[in-house]
Amino acid sequence: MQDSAAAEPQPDWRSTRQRAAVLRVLHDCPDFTSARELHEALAAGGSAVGLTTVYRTLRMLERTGRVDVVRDRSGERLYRPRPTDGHRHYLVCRRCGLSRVVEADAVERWADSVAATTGFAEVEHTVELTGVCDHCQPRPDPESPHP
Amino acid sequence: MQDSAAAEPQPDWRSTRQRAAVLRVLHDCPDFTSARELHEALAAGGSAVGLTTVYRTLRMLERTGRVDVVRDRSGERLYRPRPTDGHRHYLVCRRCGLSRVVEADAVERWADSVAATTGFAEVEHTVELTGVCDHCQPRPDPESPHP
DNA sequence: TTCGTTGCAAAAGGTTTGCATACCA
DNA sequence: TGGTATGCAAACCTTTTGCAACGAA
Repeated sequence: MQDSAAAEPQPDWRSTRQRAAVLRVLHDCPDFTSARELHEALAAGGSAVGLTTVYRTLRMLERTGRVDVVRDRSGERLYRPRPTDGHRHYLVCRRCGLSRVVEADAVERWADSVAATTGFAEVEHTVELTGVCDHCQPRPDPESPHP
Repeated sequence: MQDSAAAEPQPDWRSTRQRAAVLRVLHDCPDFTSARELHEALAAGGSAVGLTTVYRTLRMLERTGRVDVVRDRSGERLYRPRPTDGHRHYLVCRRCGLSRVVEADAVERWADSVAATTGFAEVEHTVELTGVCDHCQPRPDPESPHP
């Protein structure tokens, strides 16, 4: 999770078919999704958008604080619409990608105290939790992992 | 910081000039260093090692828990010899790369409690702090940032 | 009409792999 | 000698950029 700038009003933000489509698909994905997956979902849904535009839109959403971003283990960026203002921390299933917001006040306080005691300025933090959700945990009866 | 597996004995680990050179240069770098930088340092030091071998050696060190790894903002992997067993968390200067280990018991406890209350198994955490160290902070007299 | 937006192709940049050669044990 | 390790070149992948055409306001 990047502890990044808050949303600021766009001086000039044109509404286009492509941006609307990216936002729609993004909000249809409950969990963290990559640019490539969004691009494929757009194509599959009939509202094709160039991959470049997907990236540019996501970057703009990131800058304005309207999506949260994590990196998966391979380094790929994954996006999820931000539920409210202020940054969140997530616990993400390594198998199926299911994500849930976790309470992280303790981490915020810890980060603040580190910032206050080290002489470093503009301290930002990244906290990511991964695990295996109970749907994906191995069972006596080995069903396929849920999609 | 990856909360990854501990070191395990290598069944078969040949000692070569290249691996020794990578280890030596890695331990000469006090702070997080990229594969490319290590490769350049090796070449500059006269003990040239292929970039592929640098990557392979670092990956092996990562697997066996002998280096800590962070990702910089561009996603590049940076390596640093692990000071002791168990994983560490670092505060890294965004300007000069200076890193220092920070105490993170509070984060460990928080991660444990999240793991215990969510139904997720094998919970791992990544915590990275970045900031601007006091050497690199803007001053009345604008000297060049120290190298 | 204007100027931001789009999208293709290509570049960039880090990391991995195929494969023939070199070398440790 | 046998099986790893090396290293070059090329592949891979995600992300960014150049640039001409497009379209919202």
